[in-house]
Amino acid sequence: MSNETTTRRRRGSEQPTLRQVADAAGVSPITASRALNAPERVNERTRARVLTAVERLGYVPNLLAGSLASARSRFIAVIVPSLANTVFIEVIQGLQDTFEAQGYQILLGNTDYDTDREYQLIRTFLGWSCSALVTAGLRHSEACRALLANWDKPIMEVMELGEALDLNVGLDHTEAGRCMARHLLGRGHRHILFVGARMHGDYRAGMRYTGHREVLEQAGCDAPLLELDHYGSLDAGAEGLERALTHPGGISAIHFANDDLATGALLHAQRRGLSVPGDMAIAGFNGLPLGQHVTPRLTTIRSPRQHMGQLAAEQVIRRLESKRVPRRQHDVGFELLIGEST
Amino acid sequence: MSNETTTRRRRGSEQPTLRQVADAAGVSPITASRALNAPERVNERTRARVLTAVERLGYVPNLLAGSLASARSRFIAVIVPSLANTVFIEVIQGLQDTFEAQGYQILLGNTDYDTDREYQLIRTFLGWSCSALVTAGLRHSEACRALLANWDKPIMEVMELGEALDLNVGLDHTEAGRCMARHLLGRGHRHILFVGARMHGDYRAGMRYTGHREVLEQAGCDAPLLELDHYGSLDAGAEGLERALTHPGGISAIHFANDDLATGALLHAQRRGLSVPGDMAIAGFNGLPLGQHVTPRLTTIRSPRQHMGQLAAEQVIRRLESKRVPRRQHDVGFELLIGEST
DNA sequence: CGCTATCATGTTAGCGCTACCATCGTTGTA
DNA sequence: TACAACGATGGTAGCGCTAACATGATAGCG
Repeated sequence: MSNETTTRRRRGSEQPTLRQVADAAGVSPITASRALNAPERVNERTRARVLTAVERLGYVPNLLAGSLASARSRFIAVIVPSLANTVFIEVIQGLQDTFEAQGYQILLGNTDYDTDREYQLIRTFLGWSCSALVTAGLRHSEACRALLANWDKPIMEVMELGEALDLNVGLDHTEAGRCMARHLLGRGHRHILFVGARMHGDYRAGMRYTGHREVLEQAGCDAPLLELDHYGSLDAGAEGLERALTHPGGISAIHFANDDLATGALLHAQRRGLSVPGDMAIAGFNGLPLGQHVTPRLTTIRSPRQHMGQLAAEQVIRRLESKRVPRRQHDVGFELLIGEST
Repeated sequence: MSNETTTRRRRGSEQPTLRQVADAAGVSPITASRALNAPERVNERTRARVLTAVERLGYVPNLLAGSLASARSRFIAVIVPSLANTVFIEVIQGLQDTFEAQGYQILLGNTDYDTDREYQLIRTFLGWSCSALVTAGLRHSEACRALLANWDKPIMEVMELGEALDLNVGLDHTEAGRCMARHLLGRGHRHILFVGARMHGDYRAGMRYTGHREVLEQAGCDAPLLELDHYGSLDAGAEGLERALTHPGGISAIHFANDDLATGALLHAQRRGLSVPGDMAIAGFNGLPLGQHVTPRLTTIRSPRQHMGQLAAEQVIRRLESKRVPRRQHDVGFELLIGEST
């Protein structure tokens, strides 16, 4: 005797639903729902029955349905320009640790330094009813800003400080550039080359250069800039060193846009038998472990990347929990690490 | 004159819905849906009207609702044990590039080398009606296997080859261990130390050690193992070198479990004024760029990580598109890179 | 000209869950 | 003893979308 109804059959997995759990536990679906999502709102004994039924049936909640019904998912959209750069990975780690501990799931998007791609990603992510958005950087396309203007969930911009859409956690890259330039001047250098790679994408390197130039010009020095187009950073650093050696006017120190470039140069100097800082002083940015393991140790600026992710996540969570957290900026600062390379 | 109905009001965002788009375009919701998701099933003119309405209203599809209704999301669950290790990042990049190009969204989970955590993540991900699951590695808890046994979507296990649940793309780590051991024997070494770090989590290093030991024992040599517990890999490598220098019986070569350790040792040898390979030969695994920039260049084994991710994604996509792709293994192989460090 | 094939569109009924309101005891308080 | 307050549970109605089936118009054929 079949119990097939004559109603239209619908796709639908074989997975047990909350209704079946509820039936098995002898309660209504809504009580079963509460037993799982708001334990304090049901009697302890009832809850135990529901949990037993869940276990026995191997029930897995359909989060799509739950999110649709409640109009909020526990997704956090995280958008970074690249995964190839350790810096973003560390920020993501900080975000992930903190968000996952609170039951949020990260939706990771990668723009490849393309603001149109960012717009597309954000559109998709809005479609998933994300609870919040975290993006690396303050630069967005107009379309993107328009899209976000009508969005009422928290937006967190990390990495640099500035005119933010909502929440903002980062550090002052211009000041970091000034800081290193001052250090190099203090070491007696007057002919300092700034070397970056693909700075159109990595515009924060451009901000550091701005600070660098400002300080050098105030001191009456030139601030030549060399921009490379390499993909492998270590190779680019090596090339940067070569080009500096033949730079018209002579160069005594290189301020690299990051530690990868700087380390590439340092290792290349070793191969070539050049003395650092005797023949050429070398400085970087980021404070990666690698730079502290080479000889001489790299002078660099350490940014608290993982901490930046954590702090950003904490701020977002606070905002999600208690409606009104003031729009605020958090400067996580940086630290000059003086090695023997300058 | 208000047009508020007296029906119960429900939460619900202010976002326009497909129904409003359909009204604006003068069609039924299903036609609007088709215009967006199956353009070929709708008259070109009608479609243009719908797209105009979408544009004008700033409509963003609610993907939760769509996925719930169709019982399939375009999510791909990707589970890795750690983000701190470049190796996984590169695999993720390969996956992401390929999947995103096909309109899939990656849900990234990080187990921290904990199989219980993996189980929890997979449970959650199943709740999102993922289209497929990609996990790093073949080792899972029993609970996890039980959960996946009743799951009818593609499962892809990457990194190593072996007894897989479904699809499998990776390389033979035991053979890689043998390969390096043979190389070191060929260089005349008879006292070779294998150095790994936290190998309980990084069990693939254990597989390489197994191959390494097999070859050495066949050659009548001991195969001592040193396992370190450091977090910073470069530091651990330095310590590995120190410990090898005082190892009872004498050691002439170190086979490190990865390039980070090996490079740490190499840089430490430089600082300490030791000759490599004269005082100690050093070998690694992974083929990271870093190892090729130090002097002497590191002997290592290069694994095609990004390619592994791409290939895995392609296989999954094929399976998703045309129901029956045979359960198959793909060996992506590896390549011995001989530097001057051995 | 009647018949089927094809295309474009519409109607209906959910997908599985939770918000909202209602109900029914059981207490505590005046 | 009456009444508010509260705690536990349930009924109903959607969340916004799409699968499945239905319909009507047009084309193609002998």
